[in-house]
Amino acid sequence: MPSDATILHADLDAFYASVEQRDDPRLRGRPVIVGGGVVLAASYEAKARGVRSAMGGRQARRLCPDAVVVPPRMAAYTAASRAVFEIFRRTTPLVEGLSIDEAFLDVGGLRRLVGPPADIAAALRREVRAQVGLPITVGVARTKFLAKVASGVAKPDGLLVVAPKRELAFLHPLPVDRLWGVGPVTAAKLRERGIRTVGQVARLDEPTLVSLLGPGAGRHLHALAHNRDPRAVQVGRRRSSMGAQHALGGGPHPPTELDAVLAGLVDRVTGRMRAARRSGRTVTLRLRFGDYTRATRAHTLGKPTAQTAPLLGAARTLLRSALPEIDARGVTLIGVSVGNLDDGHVQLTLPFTRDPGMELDAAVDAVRDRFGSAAVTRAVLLGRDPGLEMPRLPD
DNA sequence: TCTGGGGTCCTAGGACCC
DNA sequence: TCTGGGGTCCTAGGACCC
Repeated sequence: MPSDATILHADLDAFYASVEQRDDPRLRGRPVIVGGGVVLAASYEAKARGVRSAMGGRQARRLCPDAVVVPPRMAAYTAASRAVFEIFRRTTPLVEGLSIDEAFLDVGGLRRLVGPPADIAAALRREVRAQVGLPITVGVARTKFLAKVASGVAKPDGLLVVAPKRELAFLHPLPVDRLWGVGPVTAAKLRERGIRTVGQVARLDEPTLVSLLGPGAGRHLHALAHNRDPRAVQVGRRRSSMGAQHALGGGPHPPTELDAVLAGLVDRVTGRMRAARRSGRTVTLRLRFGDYTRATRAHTLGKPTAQTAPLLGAARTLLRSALPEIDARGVTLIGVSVGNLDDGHVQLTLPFTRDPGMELDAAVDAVRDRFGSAAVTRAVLLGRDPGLEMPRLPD
């Protein structure tokens, strides 16, 4: 772990709502809700009135009757996200995107060239504001986890640097659900034991937490409460599944309607897969029933594809197998996702050396010597370790 | 608080192989 | 016929995130 706070977590504030306020001056200073049936994003003016994302539209309007409700404009958000990520990558090559509106940046190597992380973070915020017109909050710390917590505390439009000496003093008074990975279920289990703050978690030993939450979550939470998080910023992560889903109304839905919805969803997903040049092997059918219980059914094909026909065929078989349950309980949501995504590239990880850049160059040369100059399409540093990506080699 | 659409990661059991 | 231990893949469910 680095001895200095060099990891930035940059997180755009109320992203969709801020884009709407940027593009329509009449919305500035007013409560804005993006979405219709459900709140996708709420401006800080709306959040101050209790509106939260994922809240039902009716309830949101009751809390905030004077809110302006606008339909989402995904294309505008995608464009804004691209512009912001360009600024991230101009800042440092070590960028790990987490979602459309947040990323980790490792600026550890930049101190001598550019300046200390706090200055880099401040400059980043100014640039995003000046060039894209959006507010962004940045947390700076020694670990990814703590940088993420810091940005959460600093929101909105803030900057918070957690100095290594102050880490535990910062962390321990916070409520447990501030921790990344602690949701309603885990928080409730801890609350039953009277545990509300991170400091209280830190006073428990690992076996106690494991017995309370299971081995995975228990060990994870124990480490986080002591600010142990060795994960490096990972460049070039690609998504491992793509899906689409559709909520249905309350009434009965005949099989022909369900089949049409399913075909539309598969078509949407395969279209996106082909556009992204990805193929996949595992089809998962996701259902939500009238009583809000859920079920999934999965099938794995022998080889990856992005074609509609084989994936739809598999999805249809899965849907047929679930018809008895659908008949019994009613269905309110259908989703399809394709996982085991294979982008036709291979990734190679090389052993750690003192000079990863040079090691990477040598590996690229070696592969090109053997397979031709077209063999390597991209060579990237994955975190601080060298790695390269090339088209799938013949067997 | 009655719930949209897009994801990630973990766990656990069973099949199958060596 | 009965047997161990390890590894990988697949399926299903669940918690969590934005």
